[in-house]
Amino acid sequence: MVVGLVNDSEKCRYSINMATRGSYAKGIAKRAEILDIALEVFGKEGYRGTSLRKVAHLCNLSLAGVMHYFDSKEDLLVQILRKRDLRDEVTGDDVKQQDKFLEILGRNGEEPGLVALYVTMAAAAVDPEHPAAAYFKERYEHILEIAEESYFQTRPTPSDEELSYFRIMTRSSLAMADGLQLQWLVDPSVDVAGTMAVFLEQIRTFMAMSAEQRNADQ
Amino acid sequence: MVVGLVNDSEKCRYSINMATRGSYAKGIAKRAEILDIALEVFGKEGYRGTSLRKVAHLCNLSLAGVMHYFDSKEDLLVQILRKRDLRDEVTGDDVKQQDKFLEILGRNGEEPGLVALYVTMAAAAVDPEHPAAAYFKERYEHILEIAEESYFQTRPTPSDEELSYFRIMTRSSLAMADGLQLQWLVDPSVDVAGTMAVFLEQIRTFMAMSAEQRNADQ
DNA sequence: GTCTATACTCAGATAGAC
DNA sequence: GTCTATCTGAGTATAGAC
Repeated sequence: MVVGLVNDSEKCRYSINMATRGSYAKGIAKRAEILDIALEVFGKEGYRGTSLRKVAHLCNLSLAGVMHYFDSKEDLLVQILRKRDLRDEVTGDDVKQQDKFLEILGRNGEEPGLVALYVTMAAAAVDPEHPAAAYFKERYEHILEIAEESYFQTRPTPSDEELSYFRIMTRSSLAMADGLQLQWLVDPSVDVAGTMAVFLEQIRTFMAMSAEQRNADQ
Repeated sequence: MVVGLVNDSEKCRYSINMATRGSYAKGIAKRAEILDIALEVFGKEGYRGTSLRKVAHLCNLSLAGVMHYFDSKEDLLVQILRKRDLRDEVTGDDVKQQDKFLEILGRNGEEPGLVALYVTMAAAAVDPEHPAAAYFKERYEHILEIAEESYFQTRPTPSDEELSYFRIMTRSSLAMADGLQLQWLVDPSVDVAGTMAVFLEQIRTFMAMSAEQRNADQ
């Protein structure tokens, strides 16, 4: 109708309070059911082709029924990712973590929709107000922390240089995994786990090598 | 109005013909202007907060006026990325390419919206029908090709193993660059170019090393 | 070829009844 | 806790003026 109004998009786009719903047993169960179904349908059809109304219908709920449990669509999407992380928790020592890591990467190959959702949410997280921003911040911090703990288990007293190098390599590994999956989305022939394994092997060689070099220098 | 219809989302979502518009000088100029303005506003505010109507208004055009030049919003978004690639074309030999590469990564640090757009389109490209799918396919192929050409300039007769290793490392480099930028979107303190430089240095060392090893084995 | 006006459909959000 | 009804704004499609 009116054409002039252009600059009113600065509204409160994302709610602040979060998930105080589901306090009763039934609500908790329904909430979990919605997440499960949403995870499946978004994973299969991608989040762009899927409306909340569709998800609601699959849950035998109305749109408002779904919205009762989540602050917004974006919030729901992020909760899906959180649920996946809970499923894919990485634990154990150095070597076991790497194996688990590669195993997860392999499994991701069966869920392109989820990977696409992950990537999309990462892009959305540029906006610090977006619920994905907090999620990714926590996620990266958590992973870096877990990795460092396992590192200290096998090398209790690393030099500053060694520790710094390890941190850079952890970040690099994460980055490469994300990037390879991004390429894989476009071209499914890209071997995510395989390429990743080459890199991890290279890191091991390099860390051993620099240790030798240090010994040789003495 | 009607509630029942849920499964009619399988319509023709993306047009097929492309950009036969702009045949006249004026049209060509306007098309370029739209892209420039869209690049700026999407780059600054991100594509999620920006509607085509807003872009149109900034171009002193109606929404339909913009749509005259592009098949869809998604098409426009991809054209923005194509335009950026034209600006950032990588040329020259081995070393110069790496410098240029790092330089571009540095410049991307000033355009988070564009990086976010890139990542979002990558996610959208899971759908082979989406205009971004063709874009990324071409982009990756082109970059891999350029890199390989420069590799042959300095090493005209590599062994199969060397060439294969080089290809994997090129892909890995691309992946890491994408992944680091993804992390940087979430946490701007991540040093994309710096971390990337460490990896590139590591590759150089590794390639030199394996050459020595081969010589030692003989 | 360039562009406007208008109408259409669908999305997510919200208010209030039950 | 869930629904119906309604709102706003998005992208899209078409007819036709210049």
